[in-house]
Amino acid sequence: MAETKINKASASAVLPRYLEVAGVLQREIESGLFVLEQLLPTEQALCQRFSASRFTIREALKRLMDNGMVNRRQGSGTRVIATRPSENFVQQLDTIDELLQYSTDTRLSVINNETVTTDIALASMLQSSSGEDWHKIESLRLLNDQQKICWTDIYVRPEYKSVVNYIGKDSTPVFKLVENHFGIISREVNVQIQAGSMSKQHAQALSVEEETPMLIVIRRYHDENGRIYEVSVSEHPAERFSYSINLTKQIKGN
Amino acid sequence: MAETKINKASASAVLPRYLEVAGVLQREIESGLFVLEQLLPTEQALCQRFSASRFTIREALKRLMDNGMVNRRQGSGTRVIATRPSENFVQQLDTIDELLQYSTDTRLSVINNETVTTDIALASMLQSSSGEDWHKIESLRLLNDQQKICWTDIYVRPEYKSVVNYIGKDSTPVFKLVENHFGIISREVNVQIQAGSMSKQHAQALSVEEETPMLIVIRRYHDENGRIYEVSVSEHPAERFSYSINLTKQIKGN
DNA sequence: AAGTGGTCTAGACCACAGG
DNA sequence: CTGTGGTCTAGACCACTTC
Repeated sequence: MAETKINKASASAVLPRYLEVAGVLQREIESGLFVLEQLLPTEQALCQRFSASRFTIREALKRLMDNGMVNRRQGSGTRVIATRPSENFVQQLDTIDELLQYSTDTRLSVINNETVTTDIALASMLQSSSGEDWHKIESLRLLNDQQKICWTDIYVRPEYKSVVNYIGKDSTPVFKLVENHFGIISREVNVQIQAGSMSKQHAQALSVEEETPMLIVIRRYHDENGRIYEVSVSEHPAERFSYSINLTKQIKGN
Repeated sequence: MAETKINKASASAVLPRYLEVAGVLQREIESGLFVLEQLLPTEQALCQRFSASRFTIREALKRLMDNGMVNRRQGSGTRVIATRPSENFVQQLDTIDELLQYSTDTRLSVINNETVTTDIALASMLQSSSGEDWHKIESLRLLNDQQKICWTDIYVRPEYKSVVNYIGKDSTPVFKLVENHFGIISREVNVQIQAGSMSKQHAQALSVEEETPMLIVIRRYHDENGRIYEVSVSEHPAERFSYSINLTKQIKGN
């Protein structure tokens, strides 16, 4: 207790003690002093080794957890599960618009909607069984109520078919409308992107040439139970749209 | 201090005290009792209000930080920055293969490589100035050394041109080779996806018809300073490839 | 039963922001 | 200068795992 803070003496940055401890432990794991699957010393032991309180040691171990090198279990101990800090790339979507990649001044305009029964092809697209009923909503996405962005087919489970009444009032995405009106909570969205060439009907609706290359974006929305409750299929003329993703290396560790 | 744990008395789940406190505060913010930009009571005050120690209060406030409702600054206080917990979607890439979306049994086969000077079009693609030198590596991606997956043009800054000697030895991605051999650390990758139709030369190399629709994936790799050190442009015949992204709702809050 | 990590208290000193 | 949050100590009881 004679030295609560040695910061004045320490070389460069005045690092908190728990970060120092975390750094030491991390380097020891990286250098192979502790191997995979091995238990780290107990908090108790580390307290003694570093002459630190449990609080400090636990803060340090929390860092090792955060960067994926150890896991901790009450009763059993702290186990090494990776010999290097994990450096994952992550895509952060801060707003819903980033998921849809359309600006807020675009809206959907419904062209047609009807309940359909899935055949094998559609069932595969919806990742469900054939013979099921889904409500299909055909629509155009418009920028400033005029410029045609893309053709979108939206499939929702028939119990949610009345969402169609809320589409186009504002720029709220359809999956959000389903969430809000039916109490669904979406847990996961799968986005699949492929290329193709446009059918005559859709090409006409978008005022482009038939067979023009297009980008197809399929979004599958899963609820809390993992069940798909909505699938949207958007077809974009190649020259009008590109999909972009920003991946940042996970900020982890100390 | 008469009641260290009231768990036996509490109704349902035996929630830790800090989660209870976090819940109360969160509901108070959501209900408008604390408004945006307002300072929350100090830790000191919350300790008294909840008859809890600073540790407990701080753990609670940490939860509110984690779900993006408050920020905290030494000296100034705890400020409300959102009236609802943020529910972001995130894409987690656990392995590099998920970034490239090719299985590990594919490899690059270099067709040609030369140093080129950027014109305006290429400069725009590389997001750099025209007149710069970049090293261009033309290649095919092969599955099991035979089946042609896609055509890939890779541009690296000329000082890294010798990476070409390491390509194809194993399935290590080129950007990783640059990282390893030149000490680069990539901080960010931007992925841009668009559709197009294939040039005669590339169509021949991939044994598909000219003008066939294709998916173009452009990946821009940024180093620690944000500088782009590599750009790859992959062209996939439409029927052979689709790009898929899995977004999961961020697990936040209590 | 013994030992682990999870929660919690009541203190303390410090760096920083603000008037 | 005062008060904020950031770091840290030395205790304590508990839930859980393991033997």
